Amino acid sequence: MLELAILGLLQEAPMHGYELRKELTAKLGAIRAAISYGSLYPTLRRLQAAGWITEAAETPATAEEVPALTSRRGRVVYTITAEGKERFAELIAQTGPETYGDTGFGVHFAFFSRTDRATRLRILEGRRRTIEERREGLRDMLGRAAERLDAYTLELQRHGLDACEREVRWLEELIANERSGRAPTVPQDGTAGGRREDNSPPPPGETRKERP
Amino acid sequence: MLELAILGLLQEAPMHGYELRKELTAKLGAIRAAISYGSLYPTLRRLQAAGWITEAAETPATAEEVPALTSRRGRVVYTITAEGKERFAELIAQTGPETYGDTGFGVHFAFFSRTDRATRLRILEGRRRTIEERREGLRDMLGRAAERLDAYTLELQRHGLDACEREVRWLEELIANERSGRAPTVPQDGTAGGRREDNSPPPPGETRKERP
DNA sequence: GGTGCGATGTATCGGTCCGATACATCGCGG
DNA sequence: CCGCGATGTATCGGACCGATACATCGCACC
Repeated sequence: MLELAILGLLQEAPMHGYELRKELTAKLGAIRAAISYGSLYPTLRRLQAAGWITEAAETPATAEEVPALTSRRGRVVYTITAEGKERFAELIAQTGPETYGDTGFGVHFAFFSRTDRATRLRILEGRRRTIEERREGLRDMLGRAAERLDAYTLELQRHGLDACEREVRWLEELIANERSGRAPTVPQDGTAGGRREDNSPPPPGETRKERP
Repeated sequence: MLELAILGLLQEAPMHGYELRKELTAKLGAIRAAISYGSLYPTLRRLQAAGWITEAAETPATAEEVPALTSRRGRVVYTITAEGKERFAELIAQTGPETYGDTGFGVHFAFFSRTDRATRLRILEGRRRTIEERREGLRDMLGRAAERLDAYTLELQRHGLDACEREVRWLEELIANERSGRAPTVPQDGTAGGRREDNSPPPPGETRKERP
C-alpha cells in the first residue's frame, strides 16, 4: 500500500523523505493518521533496490549560495524512474480483496484521477460489496444474537452499522456519477516541464449535505 | 490490543482458539474485519508464557463417550488465571494516545461494561479530542489547500470530514449519557457457575435515528 | 548575546499483526 | 463412498508502527 502511495506521489514531483511524509499525510489524512518513518524509509530503500526510484543527495543548485560552510547534512531527493511508472500503472490497475479493505480502498481512491474509468468502477463496486457484507453481518448480530452482548458492544455495533449504511449510499452516488460522467480520464505522463492545473475527470460529488 | 481483547473474552468463559476468534470477530466486527490466526496463536502463546492464561487439552468429559477411538486431535482450551484478571484490570484502566486511535478505542469501548465510569469518561473525552483534531486538519485542508488536490482526493476528505463530525456528535451523546447516568458499574468477577444475564451499566444510546 | 524550543531532516530497532499456507477431523448431502 | 464446507491448530515471511537517536536551522524571549 505504501509502495503504491509513494510511487503515486513521486509521479507528481521528486521529493525527499520528510516532504513525502507530509504529502502522504495530507493526501491520506482522511483514512490513516500519519505514516511512520519506520515504514517510510525501509520502503524507499526497497523501491530503490527494485529500480523504481532513484535517490540523489541534494546539490546546492548552481553554487549561488556558499556551499560548504557548515557541511550541511544533505537531504536525499527521490525521483521515480520509467520502470517505477510502469510499476505504478500495474499496481493501480489491480483489483482484488485487498483493494476493498479500508486502507487499500482509501489509497486506490486517492489516486483515482490516475486510474481509468473501468478500474474505478470495478473498485467502487467491489468496495460496495465488501461494505454490504459487513453491514449484513452487523444487522444479523443486532437482530438475532443481540441478547448475548452487553449494551456498550451493542452501541458499538449500531454505530458501525450506521457508518456502513452511510458509506454504501456514498458509494452508490459515486458509482452513478461515474457511469454517467463524461471526461475521458487522461492517463497523462509526468516529468515534462509545465506543472499543469489538474484537469481531472468527473467531479465526483454534486450533492450538498443539508442538516435537518 | 489483541492481548486486552483475549483476556477480556476469557474472563467470560474458557475457550479454544477457533471459538475465541469467532467471539472476537463478533465483538469487534464493527471496527476490524477478522483477527488472523497468525496473530491469535502467537499471542496466546505469549499470554501463557506470562502466566496470564493456562492451556489444557480438552478431555472427553467423564469418559461417557468412547475416548480413544480415532485419537481425536485435542482442542486446546484456554483459561484465564488470577494474574490474568489483574493484568486485564491494569490494561483496561490505562488511558493514553493509543487508547484514542481507531482500533484501540474500539477495543476499549467493547469492554466498557467492565470499565469504571471515570475511565470510561476519560477515554470518551480523549477520543473526542483526537477526532476533533483530525476534523480540524481536514477542514483546513478543504479550506486552504483545496486547489492543490484533485477532485477525488477532495471527495475522500469530505467523506472523512463527515465521518468525523458524525463521530464527535455520537461521542457527545455518550459522554452526556455517561455523566447523567446512574447504575453503579459493577466491576464483577467471573468464573463462578451461573452464567448470568448481563446486568450491564447505563443504556448508552437512547436516540432513535430517524431518516428525513 | 546567548539560549532554548519547535520545525526540519535522516535513520534504526523491536514488536504487533496480517495473509497465505499447511494439515487433520467431522458431519452431511449427493 | 466421496467430496465439500465447517471446525480446528499451527507456522512463516512481510508490512507497518512507535519509540528512539541524532543533527541542523530559524526565531522568539530574556
